[in-house]
Amino acid sequence: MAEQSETLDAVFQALADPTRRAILSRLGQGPASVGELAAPHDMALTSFMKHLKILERSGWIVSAKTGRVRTCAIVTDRFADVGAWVYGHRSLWEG
Amino acid sequence: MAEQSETLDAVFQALADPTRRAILSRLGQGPASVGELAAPHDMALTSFMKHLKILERSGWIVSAKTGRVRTCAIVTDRFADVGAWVYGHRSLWEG
DNA sequence: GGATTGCTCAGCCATATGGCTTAGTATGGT
DNA sequence: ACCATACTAAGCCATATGGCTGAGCAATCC
Repeated sequence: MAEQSETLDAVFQALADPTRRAILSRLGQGPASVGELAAPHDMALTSFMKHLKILERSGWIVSAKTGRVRTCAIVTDRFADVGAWVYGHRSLWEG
Repeated sequence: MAEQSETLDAVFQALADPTRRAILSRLGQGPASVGELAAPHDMALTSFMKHLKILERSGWIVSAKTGRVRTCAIVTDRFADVGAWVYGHRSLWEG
């Protein structure tokens, strides 16, 4: 945690799209290639790639290329960032 | 909770800006007028109002006008929405 | 009544987002 | 060698975002 405002902007921005939240849910079950991730989404691959770039830029995922396949994996730290922000306002929804 | 994708988009989108997160933190301490909320932010009032509109549209705040003063208050349900999303992926950051 | 306060409305501007297409590169299979 | 696969790169388009200015309007104060 201990994230700066700028980073938190990107972390939340990344979550503000259903495609990207779906990608994260999928990656929660384990790493996957770009093609595997894209398959369920009715969208041009280049459009889909932009979402992956946003997720990677914001630190939600990491990826590495092996041969011609790029494999993506989720970075769980970001959940802690979001959780920390919510927890920081716990007095509002507890008492 | 039990939010739809479209709503969740707006909930997260609203958090993707430091001004808006600051507003929510301030409102966490109790209701405030538009002027009180705007004071700490070095920004034209009309620009600031757009942030309030986004927060209201996304369900993070409610507001009502009495005389010429509009008073804003936070809606704590939204914290539950965010918390529910994070909690839905708890297996990733617990084990 | 007139001035001040506290918003509110309309619209301009630069940049970002989220989709698309078309074309290109590099790897792996036969 | 050739072809298919899996991305990748470049750029177009419509709309949204986040800032601004200038003008207005209703409520309160003196």
